[in-house]
Amino acid sequence: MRKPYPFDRIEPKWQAAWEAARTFHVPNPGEPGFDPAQPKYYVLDMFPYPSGAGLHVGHPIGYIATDIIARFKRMRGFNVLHPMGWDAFGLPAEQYAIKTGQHPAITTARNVARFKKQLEIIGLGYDWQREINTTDPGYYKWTQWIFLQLYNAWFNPATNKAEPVSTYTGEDVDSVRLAYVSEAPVNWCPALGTVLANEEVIDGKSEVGGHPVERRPMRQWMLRITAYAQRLIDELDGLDWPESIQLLQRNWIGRSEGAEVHFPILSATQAEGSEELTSSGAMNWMRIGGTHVTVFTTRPDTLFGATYMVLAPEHKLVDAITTEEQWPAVRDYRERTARKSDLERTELSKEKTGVFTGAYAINPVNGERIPIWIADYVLLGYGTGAIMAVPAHDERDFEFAQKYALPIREVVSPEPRLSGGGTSPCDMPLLECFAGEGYAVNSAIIDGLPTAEAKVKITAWLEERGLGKKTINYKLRDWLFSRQRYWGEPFPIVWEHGKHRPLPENELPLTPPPLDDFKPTGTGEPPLAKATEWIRYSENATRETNTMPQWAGSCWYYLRYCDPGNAARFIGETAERYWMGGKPDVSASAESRTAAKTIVGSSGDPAGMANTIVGSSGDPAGTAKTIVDGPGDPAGTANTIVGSFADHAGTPKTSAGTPAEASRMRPGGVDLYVGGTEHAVLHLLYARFWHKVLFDLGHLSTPEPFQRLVNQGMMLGEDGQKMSKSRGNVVNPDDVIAEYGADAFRCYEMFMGPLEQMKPWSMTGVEGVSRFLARVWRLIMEEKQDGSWALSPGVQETEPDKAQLKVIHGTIKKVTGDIETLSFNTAISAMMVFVNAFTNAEVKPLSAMRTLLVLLNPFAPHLTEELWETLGGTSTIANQPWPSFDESYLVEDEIEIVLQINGKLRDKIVVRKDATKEQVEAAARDSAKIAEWTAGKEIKKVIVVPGKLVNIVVG
RNA sequence: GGCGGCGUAGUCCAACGGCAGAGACAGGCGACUUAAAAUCGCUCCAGUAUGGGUUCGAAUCCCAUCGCCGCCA
Repeated sequence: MRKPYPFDRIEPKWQAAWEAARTFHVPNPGEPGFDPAQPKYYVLDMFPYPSGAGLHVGHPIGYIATDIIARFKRMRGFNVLHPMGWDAFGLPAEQYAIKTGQHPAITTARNVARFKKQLEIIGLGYDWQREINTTDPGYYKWTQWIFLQLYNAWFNPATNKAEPVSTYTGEDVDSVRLAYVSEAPVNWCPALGTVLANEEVIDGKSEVGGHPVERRPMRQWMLRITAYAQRLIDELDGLDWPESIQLLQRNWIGRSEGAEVHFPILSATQAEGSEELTSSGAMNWMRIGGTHVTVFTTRPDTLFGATYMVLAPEHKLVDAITTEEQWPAVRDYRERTARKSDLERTELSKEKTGVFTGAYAINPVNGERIPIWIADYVLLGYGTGAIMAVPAHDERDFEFAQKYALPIREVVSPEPRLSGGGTSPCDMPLLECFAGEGYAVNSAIIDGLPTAEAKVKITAWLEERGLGKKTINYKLRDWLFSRQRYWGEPFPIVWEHGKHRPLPENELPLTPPPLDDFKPTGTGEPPLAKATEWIRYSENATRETNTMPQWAGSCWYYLRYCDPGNAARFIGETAERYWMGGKPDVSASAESRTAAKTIVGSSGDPAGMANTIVGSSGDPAGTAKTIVDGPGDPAGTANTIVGSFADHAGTPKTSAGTPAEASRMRPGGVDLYVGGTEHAVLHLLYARFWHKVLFDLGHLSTPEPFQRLVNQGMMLGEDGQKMSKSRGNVVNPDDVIAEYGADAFRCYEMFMGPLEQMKPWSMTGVEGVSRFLARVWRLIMEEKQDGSWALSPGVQETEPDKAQLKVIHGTIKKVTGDIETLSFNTAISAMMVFVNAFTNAEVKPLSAMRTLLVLLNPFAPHLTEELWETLGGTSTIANQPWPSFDESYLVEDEIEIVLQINGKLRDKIVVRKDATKEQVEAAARDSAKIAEWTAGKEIKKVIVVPGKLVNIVVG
């Protein structure tokens, strides 16, 4: 096929030129060529796993978006950090190794090369001097080092931050370490031969491969992320993340406020004798240390309605309390439960099942004797593994009580009213479950109180008597951090006499042993156990044989990019403070730096950790004032953020066209982070957790890793279905680029629609964008008889006329604003308008063409480089300054005003742009059509919107 | 079941609460051509999922319903 313009020649040419000139390399502070006068901008893509399948057209959307931003920011005078690397440890490579016997390092290297090539032909301007790979010993040395930081730290609740274990005064340090060993039941996947984190188990199956997963107790390394639950919620506040992602994280952490309540348990004989205990009896019971079950409830106000109790079938106490008569039924039920997954157990649609244990507990608020059941709808992992059942006010308890004829007592009423409710077993199906809030009834001490007050009062009452206390519960579990794999980071830990201890730092990196057989042992013993020599650390000590999960390397990669070659530290302090600096974002462009200087701030804190920003002269709205930390707090414990943040979308613009972003505190270091929603919870939560630990321990200067997060939407196949091999609708970028060129590919991906939105691929759509680029080409080039291209004689050094100036400056304004808000589709549309406006002009002013090329450069870098060179540009266009616009070219002397009657368009008039309200209204009344519409009617009101419209309300 | 997001021409998508159209695809017509492709020009096409509400004025804000998508159960 004949090419509309010679992209096949110019694209490789410029890719080679950028590589040779290291155009997109950015030096670090202190290195030659570093310009300290320029502000930094760190724009990051989510870390790719280089799979054997290569890229499909959905993957690069985010990469193209960040590339446009990176190129744009460079032209705006920023030092732009825009790196790429490889999250190369992981299961697929290992399983391929098992199948083929080829070492995963070999296949990984091959996949990385393929991925890199695919990214290069898209023309992405990465700083490849900073390329990193998690499987590189120079990299995972520091992953292991960070693990040791976690191992050697504990979370001090008093200071609300991590501290070295040396500050821990308790007896057993091992019980508080942020990295600890646990024997708890884990998700064991026999097919994969490894344990999985809760997050890696979907619907009872492994996320990778969809294999069945079972619960099995094993010794595992855990990370104490739960210690950070509250901070992980609170510190989302200062971030520019989509509301929906923040919500996902909050829901995942799952904070709920409620109370722990202790229920004394009677043995079978005790239960015989005592029909009812009093609540003071329960107090005594607790005081003398009698057996009891603790439950967590978010509704302590319903305690009087707790008519029975349910334990998870695996609950430790079940063995102790079950009566002889009930034992066979209980044992049988437990066996059946063990075969079910958590999902099967909790699914609401399924019928509830359970068995009575024969034992009774005492409801501490009224001394009532209530039966204890076991049921699989109660999970050991949530809360305390036991619940108080309030059938009148909880759907699941209600269902259960109906099935087993247990008493249902109403204790909350939607309307305030006098007491009066049932205590008898449920044989009245008309009773409805009410789970909402209301007013307490049948609840003695809290009768009549609205739910919120009832909760407070009953909790205080329990607390006074030692029967319970206010508690905050989190759904978040500690992070299962070990895997029985070969292709992962070995733990820097050795075992001696059953005790673990860390390797000294100077023994890092700990490299995995060479191994020929990567197969799981099948026993749960990791593959590393086969390396008998390697395991042997000393006479008495052996190495830990588990490896770290894939998440480990991706938890801190964004830090390593800042200083990838540093052999002495995981990230150099200067580089960290520059690239990850949480300074206020006062300068959206280099031009506005002068304005930025007028902002009062900079505490002069040498550690660069505390900033106090007071107001900002560059903030037209005058609303954004943020205060963070105090200078006397170098470790940054007081990282609460006070004040409001300026709306990002509402960035005001000065007449010179340089956005003066409001002064704002930025707790996060990466300025823009783009990736898919699939990492909304796990990766982003884990990375934030590690970052906070490193921050607390004084290794980092900001409390959060990612300031602004954007999720790109999924790319669907041409059939509107999810792209997948099995559907056969996968489009390969290499093919698209071969046919239409990388620039067309880039522009099309951005032109399809908003970045965040899901959208279907369309080949004809690529063609349309390709036509647009060809029009740009022919604006400047002319085809000769022999088919070669030469500079068009239409391009001349003349001044654009007034109409052209309006187009030029309007386009600069639109494109600049749209790139800032990532509205790339409308930016391209604006440039199409520009091109259409000049296509038929006999003379194309050189300056206008140059402006267009600069605006288009971030989108279509190869085409614009080539044309820039043809137009006599000396240096690469990538180094050109971004054009500014002059608002005065955009205003018209006369403007059209819309005339409405009752909000409906009836006429249009033209008035001078500086016409007063009165003049506009008078002109409107002069309109013949308006006179017609208002004839004989009463004019009730006239709304005049200056420069826009006049609306006349008639009755 | 709960939470969140999205429903605008045949299609992808625009539209500070103010004339529903920036742009593109597809379609139609014309110019160029022996013809076609390419190119250039012109053009058709929706009253914004549905029903209420707020407002001088609603695609936009609020409520409900339906449909699709995501997350959690």
